[in-house]
Amino acid sequence: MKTKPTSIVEVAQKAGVSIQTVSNVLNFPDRVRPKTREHVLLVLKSMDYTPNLSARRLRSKKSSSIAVRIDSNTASGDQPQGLYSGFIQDEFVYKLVEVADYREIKVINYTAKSEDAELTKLKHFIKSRDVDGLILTSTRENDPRLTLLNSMNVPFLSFGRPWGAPDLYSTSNPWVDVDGQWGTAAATTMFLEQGFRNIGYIGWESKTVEGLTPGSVPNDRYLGWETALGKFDKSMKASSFKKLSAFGEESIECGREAVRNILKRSANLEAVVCVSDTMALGAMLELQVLRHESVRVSGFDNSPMSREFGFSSLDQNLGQVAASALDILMGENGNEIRNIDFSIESTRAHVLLKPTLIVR
Amino acid sequence: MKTKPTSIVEVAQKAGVSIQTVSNVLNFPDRVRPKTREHVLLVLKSMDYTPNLSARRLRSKKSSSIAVRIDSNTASGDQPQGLYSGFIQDEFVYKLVEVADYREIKVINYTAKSEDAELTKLKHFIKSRDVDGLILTSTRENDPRLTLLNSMNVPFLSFGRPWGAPDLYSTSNPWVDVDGQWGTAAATTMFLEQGFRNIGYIGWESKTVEGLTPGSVPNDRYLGWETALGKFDKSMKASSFKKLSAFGEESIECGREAVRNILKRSANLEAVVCVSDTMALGAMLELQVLRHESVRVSGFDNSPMSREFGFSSLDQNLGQVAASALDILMGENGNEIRNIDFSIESTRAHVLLKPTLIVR
DNA sequence: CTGAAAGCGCTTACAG
DNA sequence: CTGAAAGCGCTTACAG
Repeated sequence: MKTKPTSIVEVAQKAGVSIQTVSNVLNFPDRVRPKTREHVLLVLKSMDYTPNLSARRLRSKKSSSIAVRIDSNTASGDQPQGLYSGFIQDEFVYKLVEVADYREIKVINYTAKSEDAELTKLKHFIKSRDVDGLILTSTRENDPRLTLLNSMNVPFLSFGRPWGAPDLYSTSNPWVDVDGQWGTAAATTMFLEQGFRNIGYIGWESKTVEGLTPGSVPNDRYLGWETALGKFDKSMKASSFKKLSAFGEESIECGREAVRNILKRSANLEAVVCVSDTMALGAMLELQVLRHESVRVSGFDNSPMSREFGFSSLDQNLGQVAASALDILMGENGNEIRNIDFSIESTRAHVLLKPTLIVR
Repeated sequence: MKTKPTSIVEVAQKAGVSIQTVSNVLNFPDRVRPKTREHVLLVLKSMDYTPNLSARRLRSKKSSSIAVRIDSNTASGDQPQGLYSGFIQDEFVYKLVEVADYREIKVINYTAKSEDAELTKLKHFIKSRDVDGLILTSTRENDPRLTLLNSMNVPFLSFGRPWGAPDLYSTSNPWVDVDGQWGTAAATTMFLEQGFRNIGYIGWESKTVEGLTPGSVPNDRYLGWETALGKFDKSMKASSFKKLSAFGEESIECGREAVRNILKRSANLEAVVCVSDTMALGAMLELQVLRHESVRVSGFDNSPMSREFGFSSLDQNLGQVAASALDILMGENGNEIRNIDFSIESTRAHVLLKPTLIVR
C-alpha cells in the first residue's frame, strides 16, 4: 500500500537539527545560517520532502487558495447564446491558474445555478477556511456577492467593473477590467487609417427605451466607435450614427440580420466594427454570402473563430488581467492574500487594462 | 477585522456535550442518541458552524479533493486548431465540479506546458497530500502519468481510453469514455433511414502510410461510418469507402477542402458524417457557398456551433461521464476516494458510454 | 451512547 | 542563529 510520506520530523532527525530549523529553511531561509541552510536543503532534497499542506494551512491559518466560479458553455434551453459565451471566462481561469501557480496559490472551482446557491457556496468557502480570497466575474450594481464579501471582510476581486454602480471606483469593490471603449475606438481608428469612411457598428441590444443603458458593456463598446468616428468627422450627426449602427442579441443570426439592416440604410458601407466575434462572424458570413466581399469586419475577444475566419479582433490580454488580479489580491511582491489597505493603495485596486488590436 | 470563526469546542460547550459528540453528530450521526443529536444539530445551526477543513484534512488524512488539468483554448502559434479544441474539456470540468460538489469533493485546477511539468505537478499534489485522486484526460499508450500514478498507488481515472495500449481494459488503468464508433454509426444510420444512400465521411488525418492508425479516436469514429454503411449495403467495396471519405486537420478550412474532394469523386453526395463539429461547420459553409444545400451534415460534440448552424451532432453526455468518473473513484455510494479493488470490480473500472444523437 | 486523551504535521511565539 | 514547547481544530482510537 501507500508508503507513509516523509515528515519534517524525519528530515530534522536526518539533518541533525530541530524541526523548527527545517521549517525556517523552508519559510524564512534568511533566519538560518548559510551553512546550516545548505545542509538542510541537501537533506530535504535527498529525502524528496514535500510539506503536508493541510498541516501548514491549519497552523498558519492560510489556505493559500482562491476560488473561482466556472460556468457551462452549453446554453440551457434552445436559445443560442453566441458561439463563445464561455471562451473568455475559461481562458481567464486558465491564465489565473497559471499565474496563481507561480505564486504558490491553488485555484478551486465552484459552480452555481442561482444567485442564492452562489452566496451559500461563498459563505461555505470562507467559513470552512478553504480559501483566502475570491475572484468574481460579471459583477453588477448592488451585487449581493460584493455585499457579502465586504461584510465578511474577505479579500476578493472582480474581473469586470460592477456596471451600474454609482461609483465604479468605490474602494470597497476592487476590480480589474479591460477597456472596451478604447478597444472599439482602436478598431474604428484602424479602419479610418486604412482610408475607409463609412464604418458601421454592430452591437448588443439594450433594454432601455432610449437605447443603450448608460454604464454597461454594450454602451461602453458602442461609445468607442461613436467617439472615434465623431472625433474624425466633427460634422457627424446623431442620425448618421443611427444609420450606421444596428443591434441584436449575441448570435450569428443576429449578426447577419444587423449587417443586413445597416446595408439597407447605408449601401456604401465599407467596414463594420462589432461588439463581439460572434456578431462579427455573422456579419462575415452574410457579407460573404451576399458577395459584398470588400466590407471589412472587426470583432472582439480574439477567439479562435476570428483567427479561422481572418477578421481583426481585440485581444483582452487575459494573462495580464489574471496577473493584475493577483497583484491586487496579494500585492505585487506579496506572498499571501490579504485585505487591501485602501488608505494606502486605493488606486492600485482598480485596474483598467487596454486590449490589443489584432489586425487581420 | 475578521471575527474568529466558531470552533467545535464552542459548539460543544454551548450544547453541553463533548467535542467528540459534536464530531460524531457531524460525521457518524448514527452513533449518537437521537435526542442528543437533535439538540446538537440545533446548536450547530444556531451558531452557523462550519468545520475547519484544514483541521479535518490533517486529522483524517483525506483531502477530499481531486485535481484536473485545464488547457488553453487559444492555439499557440498561428495554426488553427479547430474552433472548439477546448469545448469538451471545459464542459467536462464544469460537470465534474458539479457532481463533485454533490459528493463534497473539491476540484483543484492545474496547468502544464510540458509532460515533465505535468509529472512534477502530479507528484507535488500527491506528496503534499493536497488531493486524494486525479482525473486525467487524453491518455495514451505508455503514458508516463499512468506509470507514475500507478507506482505511487494513487487513485486516478482517465477520461478517454489510453489509445494505443495493447490492453485497453487493463485493470491498472481505469477509464470512462464515450463510444465514438457507436456515435458515427448512429449518425450514418439516421441518414440511411432518412432515405439517403450516398453518405460521405470527413475525418481526421492519421500519420500512418496505410491510413488511419488502428486503435485511435480518428479510426474509431471512421469505423462507425464504414461499419454502418457496410452493414446496410453488403456489396460496398473498399474503393467505394475511399471515394466517399476525405481526411484533414481539425479546422474549418480542412472541412471545406474535404467536402470539395468528396464532391469531385462523388457528385451525387447526399449527406456527410463528420468527425467533429468544426469539420462539419467547414462542410456546411462550403456546401452553402456552393449552393449544394440539399446535402445533410452531421458533426460531433453538440457544441453551441452545431446548434447555431442547425446540423445534427453527437452529445457526449458529459454529465454522465463526470458522474461515472466519480462512481469509479469513490464507488457508487462511497464518500471517499479510494483505490479500486480490481479483484472485485474490475468491470466497473472501465465504462464506455454512448453519446446521444441530436437530430437537427 | 458518551467522553477524556492522543495526535495528525506543521508554524508560531518565545526563550536562550 | 537555534531549539523546546505550545497549539492550530479537528478525528481517531479507546476506555467507560
